[in-house]
Amino acid sequence: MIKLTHAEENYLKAIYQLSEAGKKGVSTNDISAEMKTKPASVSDMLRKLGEKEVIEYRKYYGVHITEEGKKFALRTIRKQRLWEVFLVEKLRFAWDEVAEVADELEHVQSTILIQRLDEYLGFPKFDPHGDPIPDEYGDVRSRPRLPINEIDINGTGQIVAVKDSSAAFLRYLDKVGAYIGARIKVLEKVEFDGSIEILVDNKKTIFMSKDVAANILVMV
Amino acid sequence: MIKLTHAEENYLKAIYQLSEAGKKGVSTNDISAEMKTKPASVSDMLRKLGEKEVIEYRKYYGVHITEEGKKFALRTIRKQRLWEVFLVEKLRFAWDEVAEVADELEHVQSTILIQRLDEYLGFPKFDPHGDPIPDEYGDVRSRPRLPINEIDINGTGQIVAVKDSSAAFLRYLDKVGAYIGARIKVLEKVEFDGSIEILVDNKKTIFMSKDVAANILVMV
DNA sequence: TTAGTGATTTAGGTATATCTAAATAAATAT
DNA sequence: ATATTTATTTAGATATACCTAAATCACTAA
Repeated sequence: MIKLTHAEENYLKAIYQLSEAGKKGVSTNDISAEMKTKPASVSDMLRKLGEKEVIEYRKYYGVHITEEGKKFALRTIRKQRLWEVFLVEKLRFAWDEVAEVADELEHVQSTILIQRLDEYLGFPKFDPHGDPIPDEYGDVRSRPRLPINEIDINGTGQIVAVKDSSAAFLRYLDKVGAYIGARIKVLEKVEFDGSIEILVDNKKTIFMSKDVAANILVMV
Repeated sequence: MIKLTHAEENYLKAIYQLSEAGKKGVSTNDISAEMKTKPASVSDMLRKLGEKEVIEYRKYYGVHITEEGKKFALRTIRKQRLWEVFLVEKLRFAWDEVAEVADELEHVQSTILIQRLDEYLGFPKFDPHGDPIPDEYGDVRSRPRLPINEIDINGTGQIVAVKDSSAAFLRYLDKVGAYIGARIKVLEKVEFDGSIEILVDNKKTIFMSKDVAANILVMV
């Protein structure tokens, strides 16, 4: 049976997520940026992951994740997201505070721990950022969703995720009163600059730039 | 500020616990047995811990933990025991299944995580094995407790801890119906071999050898 | 009081995960 | 078509945490 170290798990998760985002091969530099390590370290790691056959690695031509690799990556993502739900729902963490801690918790090795945690949390299907939690078999059920700026005037929906989940952006959202789960209605779209006015939970109106709107995903 | 690696934390915890048990210097061999590593590896680690001044290390003469070292050890023990409470009370782990998982969880670095976990669990003072949980400042309030074989006939009490917390022993206790929290009464003590008959929760009588009785601690 | 035994340390090796600096391959621009 | 730039890899270094084998220290028993 293949075993991965913590570092290998982290690299593989990053490769999987970069693949999903771009739907093609992932470059050494991309991974280096994502992992905040030097490209030289990435080359080293790619060689190791290639030997373990969780990625397909052709020198100088980037990597593709294998089916086996996807399983490992999805298992790590499942753990990460379940811990994020735990931190937010049970320990009252703010949704922009969970990433660092969840990144440590996700490496705890215990299948039964994750099963029990899942059960304890009521088998959640989405994490606090609205991202889907893969099930035990790696199946992911994603929701159809649109960025706010693509919703028609008077269209309604529920905020389910954000594209940019940087701490700064999440704090901004909290500040203006937008949060995962909020029900929104698009009131007005300004032709000139694409900025948008929305109604949150039928009581508060928020005005946001097109850039912000494009980063907030809504289930319609 | 001093920082310890996971391995250093584990060694320091072991050294602290061996010190408390024996109230004197701890030998390389003792640590090697406790940590299941070779004496040569222990020597290596003692040099490092000595340099970080969490232990006082004189070659060939064993080690003593420093005040600074105690703080670190107690912090690790606090985390370990809080996670054990979580695993047993919230995730329905059996009390003999928690050690391995808690040993991984205890190394997650986040002060706020432990504060929140403590609060979420209702500030427990004892772990599932009845061992006291140090508070944020490293203070430990232990309960007065006696092994069953030192209780007089007709004496009563509540099981609060076990000395030998090996998985095999814990399973044995579960099997005969003894558990942490059980109220007991000593019914009879056989002179010949020191074996003892006790009444558990006013409904079930258990017969146990002197050796078993000596391993079960009762708050009187 | 010294030889032997057991405990402990040192020396040197493996594996992981990072780095910097140098070398080299691929992509781009003139 | 070649020179330049950028991306990537290799080589060699550091730090952690283990190991085995050999050397050395401390204690004890005759």
